[in-house]
Amino acid sequence: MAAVRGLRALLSLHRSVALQPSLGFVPVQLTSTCLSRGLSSSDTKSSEPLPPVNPENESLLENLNLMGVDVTKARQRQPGVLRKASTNEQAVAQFLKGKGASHKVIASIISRYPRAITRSIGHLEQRWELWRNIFETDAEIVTILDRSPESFFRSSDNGNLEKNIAFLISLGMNTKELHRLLKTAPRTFSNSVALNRQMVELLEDTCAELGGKNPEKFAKVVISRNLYILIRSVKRVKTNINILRGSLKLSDSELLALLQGPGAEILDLSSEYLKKNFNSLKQKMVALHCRQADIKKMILSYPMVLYIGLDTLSAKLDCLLKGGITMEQIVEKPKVLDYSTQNIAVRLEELKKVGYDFKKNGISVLDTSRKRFDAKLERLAASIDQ
DNA sequence: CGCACCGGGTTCTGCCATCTGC
DNA sequence: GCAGATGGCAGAACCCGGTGCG
Repeated sequence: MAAVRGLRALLSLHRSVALQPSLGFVPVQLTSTCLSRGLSSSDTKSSEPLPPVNPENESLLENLNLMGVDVTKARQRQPGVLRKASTNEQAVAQFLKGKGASHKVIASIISRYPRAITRSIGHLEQRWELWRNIFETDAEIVTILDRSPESFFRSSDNGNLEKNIAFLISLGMNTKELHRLLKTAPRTFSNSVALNRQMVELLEDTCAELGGKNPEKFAKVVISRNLYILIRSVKRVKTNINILRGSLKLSDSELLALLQGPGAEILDLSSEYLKKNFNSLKQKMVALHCRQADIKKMILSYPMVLYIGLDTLSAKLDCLLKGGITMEQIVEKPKVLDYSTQNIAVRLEELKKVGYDFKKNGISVLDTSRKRFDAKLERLAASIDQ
């Protein structure tokens, strides 16, 4: 606390020395004021052209510099904030410091989202409390703010935040699920409730259209499986659902099962990307003599395959095929594609050394964690030694 | 014990466009 | 005409282990 006061005194002192030397005036307030602007306009020689309508607040700039804020970045992001006559940078910094944020983190937050310094302490305290209803500790919130300052600071509407939380709870989310959502996709909570509701309605309507019995539960399940859904546009999710339906020629019940199952994970993909990846997968599989049914089967059981870009997918498939695995086996166990090409290559090599027979034993061994794989390999090696 | 199934963790923010309200 | 609020976009996998069953 003493350090805070010291810093504050230093900032005030610096400001008064640097900017108002002749006045001998020491600002008492923590907020920056527009004294320099008022002075400079009266000091300006009348022959010079008039300054732009709103010049930057020099004393604010000094303050930010002293705080370690990247002013160039801040200017680039939100130039208007730097022109404001009155801001709360010191109080906001102090507030964040009180929550455990380091000097460096605070500077980084303000550099990336300057509007943060326009928030009042009352507003921040209230917003923090609302987040704290979901998070266990202040430190956890600080981590999110450091990661994504915009998520916390972009909206000044605490009432909307409250309504969002109530809305999500009304969908049947418990604290743990709310926590996961806010931690993973904090922007969700800055959306207007209306926007979040639109997405939920899209999901519910989709479920109902497909003959689902419980649209509310469906929406909740899809969101739980893909926490990024609510920060995507309704247009994108709608388009993706249609792409999946159309390109795979799915029946209503198949589509329903896909969406509330593993398919939820790819709903937030850019639609163009989804289309492109579907086409390249199809092309690749056709070239490998797969049937339409194989393509459908693979995507239904492992939609994440559509996340993989063309180059990565080709490399991965080629690596597996070269290692003696057949396309039929991959279609049966597409989850091996979850692992990196590098990882797959190493495992194939190691299995080759112990003479592993994929025809006899299948390829599931590739789809395990490093720990489990190593244990398995040891057992295999031991059985050879005997 | 060994395996298959399944879901979770990580990080997915930072920028631009558009409207709204003063 | 300004700044604030909010919507929307691009980007492009990999890995781990709990649990239940035979």
